[in-house]
Amino acid sequence: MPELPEVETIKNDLLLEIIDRRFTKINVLWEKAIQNLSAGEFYRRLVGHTIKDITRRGKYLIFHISNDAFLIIHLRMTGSILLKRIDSDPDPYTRAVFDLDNGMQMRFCDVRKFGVLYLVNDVNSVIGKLGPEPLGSDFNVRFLRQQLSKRTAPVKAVLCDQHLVAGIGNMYADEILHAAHINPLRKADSLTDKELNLLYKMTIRVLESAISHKGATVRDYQTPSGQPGTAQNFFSVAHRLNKKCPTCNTLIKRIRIRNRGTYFCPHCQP
DNA sequence: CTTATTCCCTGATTGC
DNA sequence: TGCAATCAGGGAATAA
Repeated sequence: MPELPEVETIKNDLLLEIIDRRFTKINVLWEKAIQNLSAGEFYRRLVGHTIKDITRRGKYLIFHISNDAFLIIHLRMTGSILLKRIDSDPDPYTRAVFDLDNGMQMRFCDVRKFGVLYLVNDVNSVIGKLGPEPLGSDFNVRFLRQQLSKRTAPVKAVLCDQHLVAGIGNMYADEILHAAHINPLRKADSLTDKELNLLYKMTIRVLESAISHKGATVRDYQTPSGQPGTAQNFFSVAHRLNKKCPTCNTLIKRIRIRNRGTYFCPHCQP
């Protein structure tokens, strides 16, 4: 499940390969993936135009197109972006194919069809309500304290709220809370200043560490060039039910918060 | 405004 | 072994 570190890795991988490449042909196989226009209009407004830049905001990938449009992709649960030669074997679950003018294809694949595409002129129509980037200067302890102090929901649920801070999802929220020694069920407004400081620092440390490992491959995530990430090898709790906590050897437990599986160490996160 | 629940979707896993 | 039921979960929609 691509979260901020995975999308950042995908973006960095694509930047090396497809800047200034032009779309020569597009084939949309799952039309419902396009959120705001028809497949025909999507084709007409992209083919012949060039990718000038690729950026990331939260879990969204943003392609800056030469006609001042933005192709925005959210991979949701199982989406992936693959770069292959046009003549290479097709990939399973391909939902949209973008032919480029250098003989390569950018393929949007997604087993569960949750991933979405937008083509817009105003990026804020899609990402306008996102909270700050956790690795940007707008995200700091004061901001975190102010936001959490008005929320009574479990801190795990609030950390995953994209309106509060953008890009943290289920598995990195679990890792961040473990690193900060905070139980995921704690009410967000109950954290002490000491805990808020640690939560802030660990948010940055966990995300930067995961980016340095090119994201986590827990199911089928891979970079566009086909490399798996290795961040999962350094996880303390996420997807480690009944395995030992690396700091205290206690067995990792799994509970449900807001219908999402939540992993934590009962000893480190009392 | 908030929090809680349901839905979308399909491969993998569980249960009888 | 076989087939149905359940699970996984990001974010939108809906309910309260």
